[in-house]
Amino acid sequence: MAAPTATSGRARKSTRANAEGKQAADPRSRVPLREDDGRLVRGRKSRARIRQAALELFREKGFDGATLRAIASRAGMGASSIYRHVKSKEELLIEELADLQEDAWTQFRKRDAREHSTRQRVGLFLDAQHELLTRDRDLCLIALRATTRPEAEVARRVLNLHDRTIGLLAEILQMGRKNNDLASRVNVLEAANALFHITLGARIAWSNGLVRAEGCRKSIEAGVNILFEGLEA
Amino acid sequence: MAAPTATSGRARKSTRANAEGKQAADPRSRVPLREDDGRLVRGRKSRARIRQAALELFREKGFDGATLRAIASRAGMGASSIYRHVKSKEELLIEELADLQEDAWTQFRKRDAREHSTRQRVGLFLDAQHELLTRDRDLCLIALRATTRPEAEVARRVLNLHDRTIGLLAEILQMGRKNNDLASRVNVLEAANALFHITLGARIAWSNGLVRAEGCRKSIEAGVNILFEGLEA
DNA sequence: ATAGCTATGCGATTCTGTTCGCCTAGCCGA
DNA sequence: TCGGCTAGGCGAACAGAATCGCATAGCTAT
Repeated sequence: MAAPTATSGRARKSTRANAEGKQAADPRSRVPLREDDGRLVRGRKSRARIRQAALELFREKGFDGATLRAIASRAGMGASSIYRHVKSKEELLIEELADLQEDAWTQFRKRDAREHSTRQRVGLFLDAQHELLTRDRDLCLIALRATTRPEAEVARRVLNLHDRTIGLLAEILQMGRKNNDLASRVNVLEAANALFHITLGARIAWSNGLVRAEGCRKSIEAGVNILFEGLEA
Repeated sequence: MAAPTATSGRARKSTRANAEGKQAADPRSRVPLREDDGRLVRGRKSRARIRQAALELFREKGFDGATLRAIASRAGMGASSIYRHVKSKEELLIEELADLQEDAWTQFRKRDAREHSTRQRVGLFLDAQHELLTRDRDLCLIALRATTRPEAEVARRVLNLHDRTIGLLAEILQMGRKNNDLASRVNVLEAANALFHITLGARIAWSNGLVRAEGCRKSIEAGVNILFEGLEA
């Protein structure tokens, strides 16, 4: 095994119940617990406080500078309790990423219009995403970092978000292809992949301080243009 | 400050020497120490042992599974001593990346030939790089992770290696442009950027186990083709 | 030989994410 | 009212990377 940090054995303890025990507790043994159960309500409130505290501290000290103990204490609880709600510190930040993705999509739809060319539409979407993502350096950084832990669930989570964005891009491209805006030979999914990774790469440079937000945007724009027009003479 | 892990104040202790002290110790106070100085020789040997031990253990247990103490003990020294030679655990792996980059470049030159088209040449280089990089999942993973620590020197190191690869790609493209193999409108640097990031993105998917090495190669190939041919009708 | 400098090495310590075992409160069915 | 279950919480403990302060060895110039 090359990744020992993976989730090792846990969550067992009474699996032999159906072997000879009282009821074959497999189906419906998981009574779902009413939505307004006091425990769940409390839990949701805690989660909100944690999220708030984490967000504040990340902004104040940066992700690596914000201690879990500090977050917990600001949220009014012990550090270990946070793990009842979250599997890792990274998840505290990654939760935001999904929201942001949604925002980007709605922003895009707001600006979109029928008469736009496919290239314009792609540009609009990427601009919207760019504006939102470049607000939070840590978010980009930690999302990337999460993908370097294949055993962790958070990695899959981020990659799913990537896939979602790629899917949306592919949708735009697909529509363009239907309108003969795009060459019919192109594989929209691969093209969307390429587009997305161009933006991802540009954002790595940005989040490392090599370029400013505007430079990042320009780089994305240039990449998109090249992709649409092609390199060949 | 948002990145407290950065190198904080150190390396002072006697700066006021030139204020009133003996000699103005600024120039040449740094006598470079002969290359065959016993200390340096010993250091180089230690470094070699560390590197060897680290490499072995990374392969045996994976990067996260290999303890610094284990590495140190296999190298025959205390854990803290490693930090005399390296600034972080990540650096132990990143050192390999530079070598690998060189290898990719020489591999490419071996396969290259004058009659190849620019697209073929790009493909050859990326194939060479792909073959080498997909041998070591951890290397790709940790290189990526390193770029999520902008304050650390290792981040800059990796980004420089990226830039170097991008530069090589740009060279190939530039040559292609001279031969009218490429449209004269293209900005070769931006194009090289896009190419590189397409490969980087594909490798993220691979190192997370979403695709096999061959799928990664195919994805890169597809991306390159799209980039050369363009999306537009 | 001696003073002084540098590179290397070491054990103890710090810091921090994460896990563990135990405890409490809320809910349900009998 | 009671037994049993679950969600949430806690402090102690663990693990592993990184730091600190001190010690030693190799070299040079005097």
